[in-house]
Amino acid sequence: MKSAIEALSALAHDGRLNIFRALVRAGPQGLAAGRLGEAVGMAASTLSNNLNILTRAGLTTAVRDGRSIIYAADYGRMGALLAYLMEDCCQGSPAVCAPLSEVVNRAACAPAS
Amino acid sequence: MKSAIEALSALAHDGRLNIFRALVRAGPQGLAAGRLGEAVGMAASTLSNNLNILTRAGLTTAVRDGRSIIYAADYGRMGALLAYLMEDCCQGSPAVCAPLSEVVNRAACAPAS
DNA sequence: CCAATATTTCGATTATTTGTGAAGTATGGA
DNA sequence: TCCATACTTCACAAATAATCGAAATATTGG
Repeated sequence: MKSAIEALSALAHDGRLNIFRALVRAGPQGLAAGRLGEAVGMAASTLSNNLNILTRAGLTTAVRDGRSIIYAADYGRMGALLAYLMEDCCQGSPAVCAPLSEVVNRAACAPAS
Repeated sequence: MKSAIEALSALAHDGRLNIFRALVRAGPQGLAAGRLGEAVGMAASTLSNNLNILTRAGLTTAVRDGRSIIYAADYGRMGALLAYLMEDCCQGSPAVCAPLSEVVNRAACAPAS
């Protein structure tokens, strides 16, 4: 991963983690910026800034729909970030990924078998 | 996880991510601060600061051994952080954890079966 | 074209983070 | 006890990040 730092930085912020969570909750069809603002209680310009940071980090996508701009979480990028951290950390020591493994199995999100 | 933000912040820094990586490479027995400094090329006081940040975030541990202080990665905490992010993101959408699942299986770090 | 809506960009301010030399603390050995 | 070693803490300057109102931009409907 070229810039894990950028993605980590983007997530290492209470407001932005909330934004990301709200977008995950909203699902793949995403949420208009205005609605997001209501959901997370953030001034419009602050929200816009933070969405910009998340999007630059690759964690969210933005598409225009009429007057609104629809933001959505980029699930693949998030998965890639976690996978990167896992591989980067697991090397030589399976102890890191044991708890993760449990969660992955519980979440029933098996890869293409 | 009480403070995922704190852990994410700690990792969202080039120097600190390097430190953490070096400690993972060093394995469970850890590394003295001085050696770490050589490994990552960081001034003593800067290193100490960053180690403090990592330790406050729960990602590393420190124990004194004679004149040296031995730092080690806290694998469990790292795993918990990733697990938290995964659960927080996977909710309702398995798309996030699919790539992770692949890595977890490849790393052969199965949980207690 | 004009007004209304939805969002972004700008600019200024305040807060936080970073890096570092110098001074301080703890430990072990002569 | 005195000195050297191994780190940490302090103080502070420089760099970054966060916030928010006001002004700017894009889009739609009348």
